[in-house]
This record gives sequence, C-alpha cells and structure tokens, in this order.
Amino acid sequence: MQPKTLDQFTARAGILKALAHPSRLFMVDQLNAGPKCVADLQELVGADISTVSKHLSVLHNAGIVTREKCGNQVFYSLRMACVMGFFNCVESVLSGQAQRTADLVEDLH
Amino acid sequence: MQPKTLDQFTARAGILKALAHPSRLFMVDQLNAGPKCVADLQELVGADISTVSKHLSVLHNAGIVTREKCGNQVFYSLRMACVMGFFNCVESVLSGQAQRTADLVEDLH
DNA sequence: TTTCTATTTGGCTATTTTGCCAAGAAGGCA
DNA sequence: TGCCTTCTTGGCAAAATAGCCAAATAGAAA
Repeated sequence: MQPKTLDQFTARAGILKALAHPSRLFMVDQLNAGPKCVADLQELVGADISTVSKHLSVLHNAGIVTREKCGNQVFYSLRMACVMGFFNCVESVLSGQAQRTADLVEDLH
Repeated sequence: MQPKTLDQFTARAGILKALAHPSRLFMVDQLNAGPKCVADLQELVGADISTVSKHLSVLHNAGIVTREKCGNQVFYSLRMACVMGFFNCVESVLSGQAQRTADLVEDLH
C-alpha cells in the first residue's frame, strides 16, 4: 500500500473507529434528535459521567459532534447528520447476517 | 440503555469495528473491483499473509465479505456493495475536519 | 469570598486488538 | 505416496481501548 493511500484509509478508519462503540453509536442516535448536554446523555447511556465525557471526546476529536458551552454545561450536537445514513447500510448487512444464521439453522434440520 | 437497545447498537458497532482498520478498509475497496484470493490481497496490502488472512476472517465474521474455495485458493468477494456508500459520508466528515483545521490555522494569523 | 454544580482529566487495571512467526490443514501434482 | 502451494490457526508480546474512582477545572450562585 502506498504511503498516501495508507494515510487516506487510516483517516477513514479513524472515523469508523470513533463510531464503533455501542454507547457512542447510541449517543449519536440520540443527538440526531437534537443537542444534549453531558448529564442528559449520562442518564440515557447509564455509565459513569466521566466515561460518557470521554466517549464524547472521542466523537468530538473525530469531527462527528460539536461542543458548545452554555453556562456551566456543555451541549453536544451531531455535526454530520449523514452519519445516520450509515445505519441503513449497516442494517442491511445485519439483516443479511440474520438470514445467513437462519440458513445455517435450516441446514441443521 | 435498554437491554434490547444495547444489543442493537452492539450489533451495529460490530460491523463498524470490523471495518475500522486501514488494511481492512483498503481490502474492501479492492474487493469492490472484484473477487480476489488471499495472495492477491497480501501483495496489495503488504503485510504478512497470516495477518491478511486474519483481517479477512474479521470481515467474513461480520458478514461483509463472502469466501469461496477454488482449488487450493480462497476467493473473497464484497458481499455488501453498499458498504462503499459509507465512504461518501466518511469523506464528507473528513473534508469537514480539513476545513476546521484550515479555520484554526486561519485564526492563528 | 465560599459553595455548589457540571464537566474534564489523571491514574489505574482489565480487556481487546494487532501483527509477526511457527505450525497445522487442505488441495493439487508428480 | 511425497512434495508443493495456499491458506488458516496457535501462540506470543506490544499497543490500544474501556470504564471506574478520585482529583482538578470552570462557571453559577449564595
């Protein structure tokens, strides 16, 4: 792989890696409905608030969400709504998996 | 997060995690042009063949590629062409990042 | 000022991922 | 049969990730 190509795919992988966690994916889904502060997301996710904060940093560093201070709280927004479009494809892959699993079960009988 | 919701997002994250590696992303890109055997991909990626094989297993377990034996070689194919559509969004996030970086540099002057 | 609230950061351990080498498995061919 | 090619698996060490608690920071309010 050429160095330039490697850089390009490393960058792409960075975005995907930032999304590739259940809690972060859930937060992106929730943020799609509108901006939320850390405490809001903490309640929705149900993890320690420091954990939620770190997850949000990951999403922010990847450029997926924006941060805005308001008083002593911080509101996060989904910067790339198209990220939600990812899921249509993901779902199709998942339903394909379910189909294959069903086929395997079928084969057992 | 409800157990059912957690399962759903864990499944989605699994797909993204399988894609979230430069070499695997590159292989998906190459497979988009047509099926390839492990040795083909090994040459393109430039890693140890066992490493390439393991990456392909990750993609296969996630349901992203299919495997087909032909003699003593194994051909992999992209099962979900829509995966490539991911990249349009990824690119837009990346170009957004580049823009933000440019803005920051601008602000410094 | 002090105090309270909201968030981030440091530190730590447990878990996962990565990539190489060596060894094993499976199919072709002499 | 033996040998070669192709690929996968086991094993290992290095690196990255995750999540908790505790401490630090920043702003609001008393």
